[in-house]
Amino acid sequence: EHYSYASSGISSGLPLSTAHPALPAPCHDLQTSNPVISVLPSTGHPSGYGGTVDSGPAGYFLPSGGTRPNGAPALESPRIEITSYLGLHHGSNPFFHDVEVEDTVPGARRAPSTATLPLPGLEAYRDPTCLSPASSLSSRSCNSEASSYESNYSYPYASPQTSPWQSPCVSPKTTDPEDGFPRGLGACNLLASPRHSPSTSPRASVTEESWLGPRGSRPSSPCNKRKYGLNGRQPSCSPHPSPTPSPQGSPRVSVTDDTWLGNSTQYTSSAIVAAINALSTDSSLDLGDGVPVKARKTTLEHTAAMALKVEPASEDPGTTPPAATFSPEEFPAFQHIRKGAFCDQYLSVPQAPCPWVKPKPLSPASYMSPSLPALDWQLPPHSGPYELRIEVQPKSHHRAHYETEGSRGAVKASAGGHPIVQLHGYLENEPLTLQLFIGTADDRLLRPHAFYQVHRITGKTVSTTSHEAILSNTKVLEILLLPENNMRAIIDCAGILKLRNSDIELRKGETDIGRKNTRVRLVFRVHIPQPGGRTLSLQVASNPIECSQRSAQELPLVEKQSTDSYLVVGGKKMVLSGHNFLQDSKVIFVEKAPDGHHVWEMEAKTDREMCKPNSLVVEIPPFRNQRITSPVQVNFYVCNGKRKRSQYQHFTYLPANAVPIIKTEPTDDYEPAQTCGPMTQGLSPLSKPYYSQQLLLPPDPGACLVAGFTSCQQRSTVMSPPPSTSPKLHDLSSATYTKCSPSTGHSHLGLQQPAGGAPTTQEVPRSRAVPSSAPHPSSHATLQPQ
DNA sequence: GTCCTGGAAATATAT
DNA sequence: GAATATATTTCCAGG
Repeated sequence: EHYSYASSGISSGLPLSTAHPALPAPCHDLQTSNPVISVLPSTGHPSGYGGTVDSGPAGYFLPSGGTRPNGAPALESPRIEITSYLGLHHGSNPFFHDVEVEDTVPGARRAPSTATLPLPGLEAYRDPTCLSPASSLSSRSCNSEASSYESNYSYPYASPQTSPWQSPCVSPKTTDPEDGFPRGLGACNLLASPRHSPSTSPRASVTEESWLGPRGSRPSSPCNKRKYGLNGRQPSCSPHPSPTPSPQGSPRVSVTDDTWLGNSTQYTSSAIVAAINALSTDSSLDLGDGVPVKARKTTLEHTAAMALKVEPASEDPGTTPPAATFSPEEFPAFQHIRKGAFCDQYLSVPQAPCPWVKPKPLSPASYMSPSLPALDWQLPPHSGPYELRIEVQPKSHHRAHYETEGSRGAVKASAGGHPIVQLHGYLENEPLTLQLFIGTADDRLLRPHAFYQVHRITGKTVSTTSHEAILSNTKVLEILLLPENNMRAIIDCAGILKLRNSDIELRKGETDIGRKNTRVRLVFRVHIPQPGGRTLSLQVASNPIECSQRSAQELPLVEKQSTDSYLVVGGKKMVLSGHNFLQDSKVIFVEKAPDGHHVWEMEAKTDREMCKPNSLVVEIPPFRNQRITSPVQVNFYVCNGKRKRSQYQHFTYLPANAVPIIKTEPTDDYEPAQTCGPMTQGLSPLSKPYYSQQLLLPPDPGACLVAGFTSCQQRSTVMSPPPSTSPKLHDLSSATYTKCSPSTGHSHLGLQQPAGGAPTTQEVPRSRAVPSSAPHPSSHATLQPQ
């Protein structure tokens, strides 16, 4: 119900969970675990996955009729290459160049052999821990997250959507370490293979890079890292293995078919579930449409990678330690196999007393039960007496670092110092865990950002200790909120890591594109235990942060606007605060129809003399329709030239004779209006943590409508990209908007929905109107969601 | 020696 | 398909 709007936007024939990425499960109550999925038999029932979890993806992964020996449904897509590969390895040939051959033997399957394959020369493999001499430990860890984070080091707790992972039956952890070890090795070998499809993958195979000579100094893709480990620049056997698993699955090390085959008999069902979960979590239904061609061609890798998820997921949630750090030094027994992220992932979590196995002293993690909401769930910033608030917002710019770079430090606050987060209303003496992850900053529902990960910063300059964990593909930083500190934390331990677009876009199920998708938000969560064993989860997201060096230097950015609304007659001066304003900067007001088309555009007059790099004075232009009877929300942006435009800002035109008093929804949901009347509330995403607070999902499931409203609000206020230009981002269609509008009946709708919305009326007032057909960089349309 | 940073070259992708 | 414009990723140098 929370996401009812989505169904209309995608396909009436598909289940909600399939239709919308933000809907991990059909429906959920934050206070209750999802029984539907968690009760699925570990062996897995195709019908169960398809019908209960996600019929779309399920169908994709579960060919009809296909089953494995254990009764589990067969997964076909990825298997082919693996087989041959396995055979090669089985013959104790560890070198990657063999991979080139695997394609020639597509039908073979020798799964079982995988588990007992001898460990080949690990050095021959690209060591994910040796990404670059400059890579920090944390960065390196992300190198191959594909599976790493989903592996043994993942947190056991999961959202309803991941509940299947909890099934004890599918948990590899249940196996004896001795048993799991060899399997892990096999998987490692296979997984270590950077690519199994030389013919289709844009990335060079190991052979190419490692054995045929070094490539150019600037490999485009994923492959380049491997070269370090193989060309001598960096030892393949890193003495400093990544301390933390990488959250993002890197196609380069994704599990191969071999892997799958090798473990299929044991993990089939869980793998399927994991795959399904991955899809549902990731975002949109990926059946081919809307996915970049390049993403499809490596489908195999992705599918396999998802299978890998099973490993971690299968761990017993009740016994798995929350820690995500795995240090070979601390676990010498497995050091020798630490040649690739997957190795770690396939190893059974040792029973030995490892630091990361020990429960936290304060055990705030104890609240992280399987029923905790998934990271892409929209949660309210406050509920009852509690409120999670960002006291100090981060700077609008923070250049993220790549894995090949060293850390670029922690995110800072605009006024110096660092962001500060505080939980208000909590009077208990028990500390809580504050979770932090990097979320999206586009106009869709907040969700973990696929191209960025939080990066843990440590050192003498960091006062706040933190801990890394991996949750469903997302690295999460955990920080303690201590009563003695008034449940307040200085976030000086969080940096931002950029994952290569080529890596992420190739992940199966990933529908977002990385290009120009460089804005993120810091998302904070806290889980407050409630009487009766329930848990209250709150979440708040920061203002958007531009993470691209180039964008930060060139793109104009509006952080604040002195006015959020004004009468249709216009004429009032509005001061914009931000960055990269030029005297030649233009401010364009735009009204968009529900379908995203521009109904009206007008360039506002700017005061060049008053223009400063950080401020711009603009005169609000008169609205096209002077006779509106209800507020109309439009957008405006600052333009420094072709393709150098700021994000859309919200602005509301009020009826000429209107009294600027309009009922607003839960005003306490937003920060006090900074400028104008009530209308301003929640209308300026950049000046206020609007997005982070848009969806109110109080423990009481009754607030579903609010969610629907919010989503509509977002969409109605932002131009939707043409389907042809941005298939990935187009899932938020006008249809969706239309559908939700009537269902919400929210007073805000009036503000969001352009009056008349119909593009037919072209009543252009005195000022010169920019033709709707005016050249708009298609690229811009593509980036709308940003 | 490592971490941070700013800058920019090299490379990739889009127009 | 070439040329050009833009965006991304890697590398370098200095504090």
